[in-house]
Amino acid sequence: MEAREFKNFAYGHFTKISKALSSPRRFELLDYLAQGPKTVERLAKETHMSVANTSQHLQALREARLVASSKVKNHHYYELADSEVAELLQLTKRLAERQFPDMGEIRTMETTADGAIPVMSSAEALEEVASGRAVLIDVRAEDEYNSRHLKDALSIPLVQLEEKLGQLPPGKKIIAYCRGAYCLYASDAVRFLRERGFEAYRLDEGPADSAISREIEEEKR
Amino acid sequence: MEAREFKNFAYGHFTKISKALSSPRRFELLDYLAQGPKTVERLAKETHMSVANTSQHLQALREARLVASSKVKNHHYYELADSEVAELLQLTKRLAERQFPDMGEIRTMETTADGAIPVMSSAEALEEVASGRAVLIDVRAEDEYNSRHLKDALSIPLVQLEEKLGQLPPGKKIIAYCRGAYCLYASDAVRFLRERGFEAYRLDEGPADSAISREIEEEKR
DNA sequence: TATCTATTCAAGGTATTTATTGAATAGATA
DNA sequence: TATCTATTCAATAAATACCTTGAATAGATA
Repeated sequence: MEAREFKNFAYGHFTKISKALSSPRRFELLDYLAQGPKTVERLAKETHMSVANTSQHLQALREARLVASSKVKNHHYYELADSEVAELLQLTKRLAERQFPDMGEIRTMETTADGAIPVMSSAEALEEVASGRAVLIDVRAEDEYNSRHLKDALSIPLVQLEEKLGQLPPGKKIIAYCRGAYCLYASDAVRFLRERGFEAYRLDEGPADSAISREIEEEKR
Repeated sequence: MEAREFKNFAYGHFTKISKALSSPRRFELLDYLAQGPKTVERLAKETHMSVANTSQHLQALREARLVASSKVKNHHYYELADSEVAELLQLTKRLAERQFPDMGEIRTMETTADGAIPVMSSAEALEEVASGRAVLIDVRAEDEYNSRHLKDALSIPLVQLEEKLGQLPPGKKIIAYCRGAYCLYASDAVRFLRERGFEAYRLDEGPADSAISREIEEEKR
């Protein structure tokens, strides 16, 4: 194998990975898949894409070996092919936040905008929950909670928030989280809770995110 | 800001990073830049690209904030914008090696091919060097050695190997390294040395690579 | 000032990527 | 078997990325 040929082979393979990650739609799909396995249909609904388009992107991701699929009845379940894929997503996000100033701001932007959503850092949340002054709620869908969630978090999917208000201890702070800083469910939950008198905050991360959330300790089941 | 708009903003920024990484040429450029700052001209020569094309790719990398440039006289020096960029490169490579079987093989392929190049793992090299049974030589260009190299390594650029043969202790094993597993200088060096009776090996990594090489300890100056 | 060198810019044709649409497949249910 | 549903395939048009070429800039040297 000649030198040039060797390099093309090597760099061609490396860039299969980044090429697959280079479409916003596909990045979003992976972000959802970091929450746990999902069907094509479900992904299409969550990302507001057509099923055909979703499927096509998933093919691309599978060819780059970023996702794997399995078949149960006539549903195809897709999931991340390797835990390092989640790391890659995280590292890319962190780099973008560091290098693009307006990107970094967005994490706290909701705080300053009109109809402010107070954001709590993971470090602070850890203390508040440990001392019993706050409870943590996971407002993602139930299966996402089941596939992985933060320790001591209650599962209260956003759509069920109203009916499950009784489960929330009055007087304590409520810290809501969803997929991460770029998912809006937790903000919706905080807004809803504040309108009803709760001292609610949104967490700045999700369970698939960085090192700090490891300290809040995840449970996998 | 609407939900859709917010997502487009966020994912659009994330994918600027991966889009920049998604061209084999640009990935190669970054790989060279991980060895230290370089001018456009030098990069063009090393990658065998036209200067205009190199410059254009560097623009793309700069827009994605993966590289930064500074001006000295009428030379523009480019370098990685953040240490996390090097991590991103590494993680991508590691993932490709794990997920593509033929990719993983290539690291040791030279061992099995005709005119075999024996490869030594970093772990083994660490022992051999520590016990004094082997010496480590860095066959990259001198400025790359100066910008960062493995501990106790001698700088012997490939082009000077013949004239510096006298610096090599006879009887000891010689372990050569260059940019990493996908750079061919070290292999050329090993072939050359074996023809002259040395027991030579190539290291499976380079100074910008993974955790194991940290144990061989890097020096930065 | 004129000239040289390193770098960037601009224009082009070709190739690749994208989302949409409608048809095809294949397993489950009746 | 016929029918339904979930998923993939195939074809298209629009948009984008790629490398080449030749010109333009701007700093250094004479």
